[in-house]
Amino acid sequence: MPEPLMGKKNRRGRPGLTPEDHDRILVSARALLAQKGAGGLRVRELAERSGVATGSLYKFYPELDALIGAVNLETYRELTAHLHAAGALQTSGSPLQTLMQLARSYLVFVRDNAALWAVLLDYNRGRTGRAEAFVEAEDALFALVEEALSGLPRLEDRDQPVLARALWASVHGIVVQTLPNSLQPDPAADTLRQIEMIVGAVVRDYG
Amino acid sequence: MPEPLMGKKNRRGRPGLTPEDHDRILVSARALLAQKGAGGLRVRELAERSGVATGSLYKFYPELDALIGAVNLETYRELTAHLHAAGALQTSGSPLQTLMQLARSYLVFVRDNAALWAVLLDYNRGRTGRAEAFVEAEDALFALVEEALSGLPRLEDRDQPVLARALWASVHGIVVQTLPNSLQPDPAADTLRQIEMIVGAVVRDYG
DNA sequence: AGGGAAAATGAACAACGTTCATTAATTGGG
DNA sequence: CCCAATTAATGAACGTTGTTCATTTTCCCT
Repeated sequence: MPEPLMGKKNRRGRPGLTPEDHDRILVSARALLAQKGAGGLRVRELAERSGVATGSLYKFYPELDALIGAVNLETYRELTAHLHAAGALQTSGSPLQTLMQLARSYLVFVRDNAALWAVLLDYNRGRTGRAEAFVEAEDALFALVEEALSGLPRLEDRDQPVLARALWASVHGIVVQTLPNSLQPDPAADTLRQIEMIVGAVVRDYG
Repeated sequence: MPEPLMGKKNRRGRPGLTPEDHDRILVSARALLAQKGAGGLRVRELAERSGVATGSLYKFYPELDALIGAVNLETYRELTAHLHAAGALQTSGSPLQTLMQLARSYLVFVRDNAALWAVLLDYNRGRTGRAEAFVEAEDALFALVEEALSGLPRLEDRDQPVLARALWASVHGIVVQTLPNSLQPDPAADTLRQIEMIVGAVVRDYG
């Protein structure tokens, strides 16, 4: 029985690295970044842990920064998925409940992924371009906030995107205080209270 | 006329680097950081621009990171001075006016010192300790915001520090969107409007 | 089998922050 | 005055880094 020709392309030459190799590289990179931070990622250590040669890393990414960018994109996608799940559970609630649920989820995510989130924040600055996939994930996140705001009666439609951006930026500003060695570290751990104050004020102002 | 003995200590050995050398190093470092970012500071280039040998830099700072930290402290001090001047002009105004003036000054400062501010934000993370001078400047900044909030009638005293922290973190979160390649870049440049919405909501909620 | 093609490999490279033997500049004593 | 002692600036040397590329390995096709 002759095997079918279609679907399997017979390539010549040495077989390339497998998708499993690629996965192992990403997983190892993620682990190293979470453990040692962005400055602690060493090409040789990463290659050894991934079971490939150092030069092989450059088959998947043209430079180390691009690899970190890939890990960051993964991190950001996890956040959006995390928040989307939280938002889906709460669509029946009031705007305040929904917004607080989103903010709480963000806070939890940053607490659980503090090191990776710090890497993402620091890395993003200084890069020239941003991946289109990143922008997509960003838009999905803002859509969530805007939907939560859409229940506010005294909020005009044209103000909705601006307020969504402002409110999420505020939540972000409060949450990142909890990261180690942030600009204004939050000593009293009253982060949730702070979020409530801001979100509450906005909801009462427009509700 | 014999010159007075006091005040001049006769040291032995080769004369050390002058305070002017130290100043030139800081000024050059600041210029390089503002131009090329934190990752673009090269020890050899800095030494040449400062007119000293590369090894001499380590007389003032045990490592390059400490030098960047010194520049950042200077940057932060300039911000606090900038905000203090803005706050002093406005003590007679309403809480909303004062808070908006502070936020506006912060926005202007970040616009005018975008690169140095990005360096400061990125650098602060990942460091283990923070200088006591930094904490002082931080406290001075929060005192300004707290004072502005003290005019709100429905704000209880025990809530004042928390709200001050929350509100400034919010303003910060909105303002840093304007930095190049920030996490959620602000495309519409309606930053001031965003600040007004949040600060306004808070003031109306507690006023 | 064996030649040709394709890709993984890891030693070599340039550039980096940091160190340290060397050199230069100053003061006090003979 | 000069010389020994002393102090610190100097910049070549070092170890480590990310990146490259000649070499080696592994596969396909005849």
